[in-house]
Amino acid sequence: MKKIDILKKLRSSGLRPTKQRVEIAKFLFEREKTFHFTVESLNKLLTKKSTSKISLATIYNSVHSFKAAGHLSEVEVRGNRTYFDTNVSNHHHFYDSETAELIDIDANDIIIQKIPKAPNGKKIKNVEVFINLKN
Amino acid sequence: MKKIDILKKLRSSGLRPTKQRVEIAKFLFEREKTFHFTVESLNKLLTKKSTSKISLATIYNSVHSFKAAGHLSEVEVRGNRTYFDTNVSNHHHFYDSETAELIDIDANDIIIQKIPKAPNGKKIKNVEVFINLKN
DNA sequence: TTTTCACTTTAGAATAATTATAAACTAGAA
DNA sequence: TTCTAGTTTATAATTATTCTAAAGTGAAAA
Repeated sequence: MKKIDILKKLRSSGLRPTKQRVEIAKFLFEREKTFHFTVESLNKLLTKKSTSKISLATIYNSVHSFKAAGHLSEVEVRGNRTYFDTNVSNHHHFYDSETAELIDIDANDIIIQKIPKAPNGKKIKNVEVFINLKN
Repeated sequence: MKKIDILKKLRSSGLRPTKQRVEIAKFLFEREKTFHFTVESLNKLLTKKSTSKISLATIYNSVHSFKAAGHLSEVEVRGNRTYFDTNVSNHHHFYDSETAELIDIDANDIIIQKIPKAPNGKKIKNVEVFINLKN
């Protein structure tokens, strides 16, 4: 993605293309392959790469703005809490973000027909399915 | 599960059945249905239910001990970080807890044949599959 | 039964991730 | 150029969790 497109992308989603946002957006979107990151890792990478320091709060703000605009998706939040489950057997979950509630799904109620091979040198430990709910 | 079994459960996994552990274990395991909780919610419930106050640190310790003994399973951690993804299309993930790394899986590489109905009044927003990896 | 001590519990400090605050800054319309 | 709503920033606050070190306690041994 070229700089002009970055500007368009920002403007078209109502985000003023500030120096910081453009810099972050270029870093994120000027690449071929999917990129996974946490705010922390992004902050480190940007600090390393660029001369001008962008504050951590701005990185949080920008990432959330990009997400709100649909340019980033968030993987796994569960309200940022760690849930425990008295059911120790292999099973799956509904997750209701309205109520922050987990509901069990019996392993037999989900059948996965096709599954990719694990990356080189790795094995599959287990498969967890989350069905996210809405009202 | 009866009190005698609670004591057995603790002892057989090398956990001394202290007053606090027994109280927590009774609360967790003397029930028919699966129970989901966070440390915070468990703390609140225990505070409400019981007369003697158990410290939050003890609840953390106990829950982790129960987990280590296989009496509880933990749902979703991702190293307690929130990951973002530049891939906003619907897709799935490998998660490598060794390296805390997420790897994309194309939506077409996983086929789910059978899926349960959403609970009453709820709809399915999306389905996320996590394939957890080991070495 | 009493003694002993490794295992536990506890309050409170420390850490880590994230969000809030409020003052200074700035893109871009007028 | 001026003006202002939208942004950035340092820092404080918040939240979840872990650490620490002192006090407490099961239960094995005497």
